[in-house]
Amino acid sequence: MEMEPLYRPQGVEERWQRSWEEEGLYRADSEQPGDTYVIAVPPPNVTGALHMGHALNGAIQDALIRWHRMRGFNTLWQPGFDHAGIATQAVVEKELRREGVSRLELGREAFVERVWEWLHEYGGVIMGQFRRLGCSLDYERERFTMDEAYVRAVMRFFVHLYERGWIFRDNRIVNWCSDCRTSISDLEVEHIEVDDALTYARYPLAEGGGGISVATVRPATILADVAVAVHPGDERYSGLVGKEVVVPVVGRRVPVIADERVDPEFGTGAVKITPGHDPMDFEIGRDHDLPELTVIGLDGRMTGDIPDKLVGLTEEEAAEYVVDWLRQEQLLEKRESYRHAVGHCERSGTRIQPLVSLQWWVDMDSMAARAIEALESGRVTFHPPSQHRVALDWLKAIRPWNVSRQLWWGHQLPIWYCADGHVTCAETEPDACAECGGGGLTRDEDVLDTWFSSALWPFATLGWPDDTPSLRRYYPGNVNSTAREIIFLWENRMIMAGLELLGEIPFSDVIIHSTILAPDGRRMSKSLGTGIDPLDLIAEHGADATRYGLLKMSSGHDVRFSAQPIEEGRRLANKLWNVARLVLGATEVAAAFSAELPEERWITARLDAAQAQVIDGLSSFEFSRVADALYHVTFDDFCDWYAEAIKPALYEGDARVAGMAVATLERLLKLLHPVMPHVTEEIWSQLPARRSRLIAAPWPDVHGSYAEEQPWFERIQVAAEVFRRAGVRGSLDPEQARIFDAVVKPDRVAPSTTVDAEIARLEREIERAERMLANEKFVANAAPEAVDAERRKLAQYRAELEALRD
RNA sequence: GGGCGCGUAGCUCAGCGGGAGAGCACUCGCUUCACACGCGAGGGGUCGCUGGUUCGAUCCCAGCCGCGCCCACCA
Repeated sequence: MEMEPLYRPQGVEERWQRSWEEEGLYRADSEQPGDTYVIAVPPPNVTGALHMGHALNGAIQDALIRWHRMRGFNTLWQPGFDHAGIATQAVVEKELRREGVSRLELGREAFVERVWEWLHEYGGVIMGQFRRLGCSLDYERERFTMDEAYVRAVMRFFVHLYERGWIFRDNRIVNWCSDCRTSISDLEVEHIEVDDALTYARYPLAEGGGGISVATVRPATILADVAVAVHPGDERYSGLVGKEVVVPVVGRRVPVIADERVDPEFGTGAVKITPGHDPMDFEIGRDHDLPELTVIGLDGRMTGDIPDKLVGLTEEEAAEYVVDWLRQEQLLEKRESYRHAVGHCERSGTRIQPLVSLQWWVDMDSMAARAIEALESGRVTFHPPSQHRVALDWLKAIRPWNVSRQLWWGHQLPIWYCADGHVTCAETEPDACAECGGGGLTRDEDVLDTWFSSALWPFATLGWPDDTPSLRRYYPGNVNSTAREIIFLWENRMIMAGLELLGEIPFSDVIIHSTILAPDGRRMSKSLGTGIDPLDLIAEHGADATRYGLLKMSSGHDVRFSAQPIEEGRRLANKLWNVARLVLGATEVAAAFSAELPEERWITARLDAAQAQVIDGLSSFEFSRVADALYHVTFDDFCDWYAEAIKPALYEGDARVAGMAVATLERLLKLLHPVMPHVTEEIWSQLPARRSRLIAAPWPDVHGSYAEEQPWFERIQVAAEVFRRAGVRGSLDPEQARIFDAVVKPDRVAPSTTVDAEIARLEREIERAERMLANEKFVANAAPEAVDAERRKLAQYRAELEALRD
């Protein structure tokens, strides 16, 4: 194949992606030997498309997977999708709306059918995009959280929890999204600063006179008030506790109670208690046995035991009515503007309505306790380590999980009711009520929170609850890599579910990767128009360059996106391509190598050093270090010095040098492959007598013997410079010709500006070491090892200087 | 309100107790037979501010200023 001077990744990459997959090189075989290395991909939403976070995470995971595959591990990278309850339902509902149909008109069964149709047509495109990035997932093992087998796992999990007694049904306060028409979890609530009015209203004493003032941002909820609370130590109100006040508009007599949770500093120090519409009030209400009234319905409209003329109004309209009423009755004390954070549905952006509703819950205490123990005993390591405590703190403050959702798309709860209202929980539809034996069972309409099924991902994809060869072989896995906002939603729940159902944490390391922000520092988001499509980057620069650039950018914290590292990756691919042209262009290649030339010993030592850095970086998940080491070993060591040094020998047709150059290039390709798989495989395929694939080639051993031979570096530098200039003698300007004539020596080792620079460096080092050792306080106070180290360095520098000056 | 992180060259970032670095950008020189997506040489930084610890601080500690993220039931 002709090697053009300009490397064009387009076409080459797709070709290798097809080959690798068709040749079965991505496939994980549980029958094969070897230590296992397993990563389950965070399942993307089935409706989703590749965004920057996916691309970065794909680059990270694939680098780890390819590295381990080359090291001989039995490697599984598990692909698949999440059904993403709310998100998917919203997508299909939107499409229906365009057709002028509502989901209610269509009915549940037809709607779910419609979702499946949509998925068959448009779903899952992201897996093709992972392929385009070069991700070596075992695509034959693709799983979906709505697969029949996966649904069984979800049902088993629910029933398991039910039998443990941890599942319960209760009227409790939930985050209600009136737009999505479902409860959502705390983790799907986004707090946004909002300008509200704080309304101060006076509640008269039932016995007449005075009363007590409270502040509220939601006057409409006054209609659901069941008490007024003050702090027990608040002397202003000590005489009022136990008395009754009258709730405005509805005229209900409610008690004044004392509770520690009231902040005497805020507002008037007295707070109206509305258990039906406020989370804190709900808890206070439960502790004081107060009724839980709701006046705002699931549709966001006023309802319940309120004046008829208010029924059906929006909350805002009702608030206006209440404020007017207060004003007329002279119970309105003041209104002031008030800025505070209010929960919004992160999907629809709608303001959350906290309200009491009948839902299914999981008591998480026991599972959390096991997870806490596991985390505290260090059975899972977070990268960066600071996230360990974040995960732990959340587990320690865990609350019951509202798992029921009022949606149609998802795993319907395995709960059936008989005519008498008894509950039967079973994995499959029961014939009769477990309690009374009655028939005519109806199934609960709700579906499970999407994350309930996600919690099972690492093992349900391997066949659990069945005892499969894959499950036995590949569980527990090794690494899980995700974005930071997923720690609670997913990581912690996988840890809890894995411990509960299989007794082991699904992975030993959790990578929380950087968030890549837009160049201006804002979040990348479609709605803000700040998103950058990784597929565009791949189309322009190639998957290798994109992978390299993303890894180079990533670090322990968030980073701003910049195209520069990706362009750097593109140059690296091109450079590699061209140095391969040089090496492979040599006429003949010898089969055996005996004596090694100094430059070969030198490049071997440099590759050893680079390999150590790459291993170190991959092992510690510091991918920007890996990219950095690869860039410098390729450009600085391999191309600028080694290739330049051997050029004359290559031109002369020295087969021995050419053979060694090929061997050295092979090793470089192996180091680069986990990050830049395509260009390295393409070059590999053109090496002499190469039939196997680089993707399946063994990672090289470190040579190790030449690591201490750094002085050769100087000889190489000199030689390279001489050769380089020798080749262009004719085109040098007079000044360069003067330098050229000065440096060319028959033995190819001569003083040069490069050696001068090295001498200057050593002189500086010697001066610094001498200064420190002359510092009496340093010698007296510093650690003895440090002083010794300085002495040794000084001696070494002096010896090197001596050698150079020969 | 709680927690975490970041402010180092024009830009994006690495370094984290004894010489201030990389890539890009910039300047100068090269139509060099692997590569102009190249090669060589070079300019550019009081390492956010103020104190403290130390023989020595970009690096450790405290405070301040600026920026960001996560979590959060003060109405």
